[in-house]
Amino acid sequence: MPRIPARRSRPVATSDPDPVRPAVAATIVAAVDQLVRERGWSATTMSDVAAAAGVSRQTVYNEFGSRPALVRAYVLREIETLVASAEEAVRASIGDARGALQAAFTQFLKLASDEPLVKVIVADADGGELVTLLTQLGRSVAVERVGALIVEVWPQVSARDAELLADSLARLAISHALLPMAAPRQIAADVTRLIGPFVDEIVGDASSPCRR
Amino acid sequence: MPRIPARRSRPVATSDPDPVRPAVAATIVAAVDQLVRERGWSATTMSDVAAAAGVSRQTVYNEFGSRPALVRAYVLREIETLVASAEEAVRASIGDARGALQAAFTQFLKLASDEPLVKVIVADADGGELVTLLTQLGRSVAVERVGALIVEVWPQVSARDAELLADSLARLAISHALLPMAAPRQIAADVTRLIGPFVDEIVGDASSPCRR
DNA sequence: TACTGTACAAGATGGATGCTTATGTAAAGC
DNA sequence: GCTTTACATAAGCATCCATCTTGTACAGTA
Repeated sequence: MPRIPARRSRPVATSDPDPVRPAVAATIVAAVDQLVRERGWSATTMSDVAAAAGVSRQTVYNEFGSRPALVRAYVLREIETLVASAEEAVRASIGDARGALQAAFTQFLKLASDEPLVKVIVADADGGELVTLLTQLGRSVAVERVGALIVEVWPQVSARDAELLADSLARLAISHALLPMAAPRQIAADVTRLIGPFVDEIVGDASSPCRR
Repeated sequence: MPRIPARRSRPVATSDPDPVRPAVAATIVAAVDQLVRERGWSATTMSDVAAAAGVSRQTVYNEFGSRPALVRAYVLREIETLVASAEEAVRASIGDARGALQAAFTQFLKLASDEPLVKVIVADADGGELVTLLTQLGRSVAVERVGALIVEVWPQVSARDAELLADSLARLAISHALLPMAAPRQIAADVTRLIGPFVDEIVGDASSPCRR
């Protein structure tokens, strides 16, 4: 992961958002990520974040308002990253619902096992504080994003089923990320075996017939 | 719930376990339950437990060895109670796999919502300390007990599928107990809708054919 | 306008101290 | 087998004080 260098002076006009220089908020959240990896969240102060981001402490407050709001934004970003990777895996295997499910789950769990948030929670450093945030935000993001993805890729699926699937996958994914009992690939295969029949049913996939 | 009266003296022979007088360990764990309901676990001392159980503090140590071992035994008892009620619901509906699943899940969630452990965790009183214990013990107990129940009631199910089903149900049950988004009956119906097709497949239930 | 730097009040945090309570073990007695 | 008493160690808790952190305000600057 590239370190974002701090730019203290702005040389040109402010009208357009310069893509080379990331938005301030993104820079700050990236700094949070770096510090959480190093020392965990409870040991990082707003001053640390500002210094690591190369901005003034004031700017951090202007952008996020408060410390809890800042972690929230950070946790949200991490969840979005994980969900985005899962989304990518799904889009890469349209037409194969079970394959999409398994690929997305594998990808999610692989990234999650390297995720500082997950590490810091299972290491019990900031366990109590962050686990609630992660599970609740993770669930709501999953229901929105994954739910929308499902109805987009498989329009024949009802909104209710999409929500049920998204919610359940989120719960299983978080549970397995926090208490893994096997390698990501194995877990994904198991979950696919479990949810596969339901997925086949709602997407009407004829390639996986009833075996009995 | 009946208060267990303390019996300080034993009038008769010690050779047979008197069913009227519960075993000391059970009495002590019952006292823990009472105290956890009143004040939570962190505010409960070993002296409190001994006094509430009507035994000496020493006996508590002789029975359980340490404070962590005592909560562990208590959490285990609570989980066993929940699992036992779910088991009962399953046995009451043999021949109807989906019905058994839904009934067991409903029963489990209903009891869980009244469970002092669950309440104390979501109220964040002893949240961080007990949630790990509960999830890990709950999962292992579920895999053993529910797994065994499945292969007993539906012998045609393979051991691997039974374990997968038990593990996944445990994860979903714990997730929904700790972060409920609907009433127990609704959640159970949703989970049944999700897992039903898989259950139909592994038990070979002809009453729920492939709909497509 | 967007950010920096400084300043500041209020609250959180971190030792240091001493006191109190809890934990865990041992021994003697019924 | 259980109770009682006793005890060492450790953990908790109140108090104080210094320090750090949070959150806000405002003047300065490019």
